[in-house]
Amino acid sequence: MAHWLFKSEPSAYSIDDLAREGRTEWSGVRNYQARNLMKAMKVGDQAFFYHSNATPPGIVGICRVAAEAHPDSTQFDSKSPYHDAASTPERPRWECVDVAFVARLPRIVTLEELKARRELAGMAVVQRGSRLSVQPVAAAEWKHIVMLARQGASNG
DNA sequence: GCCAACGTTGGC
DNA sequence: GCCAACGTTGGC
Repeated sequence: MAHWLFKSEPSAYSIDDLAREGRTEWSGVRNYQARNLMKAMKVGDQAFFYHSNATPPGIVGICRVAAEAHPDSTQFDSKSPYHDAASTPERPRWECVDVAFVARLPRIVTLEELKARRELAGMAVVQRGSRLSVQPVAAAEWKHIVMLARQGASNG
């Protein structure tokens, strides 16, 4: 089972929003690399929920893929900020998965902590300048972060 | 609010 | 196909 990370600005859509709604279409992604990663997701895959542009930025929860990639409904909506005039229902350009809430982490694991961990140095989210909003997470990275969240803040 | 890094667009 | 200009992301 693969693991992933979804970024969201909490002012736009937070872990609390997902907890309340239970499930949502991860619409609005307009980056080909992120789209391709979503197309590779399988139902049941688990993902971290990351708050970007937050104070502090970091991983706050876990969600799971509830539906495989399907055309992103917002691309056809002329009133949506994510409308794409070049996309048609016959030839949709953008796809997205549905995600469901699983849990909040016991505590936020901040970007600062992620950066401080040698074991996590390969993660896209800690790369300077990485703007990819959907990212793969290696199994070892997943375990490490879950452990960090459980054991509390650490300087090691 | 600033600005570096990045992806996309479009002129040529 | 190149690359400058532009818009966006996201940490700080």
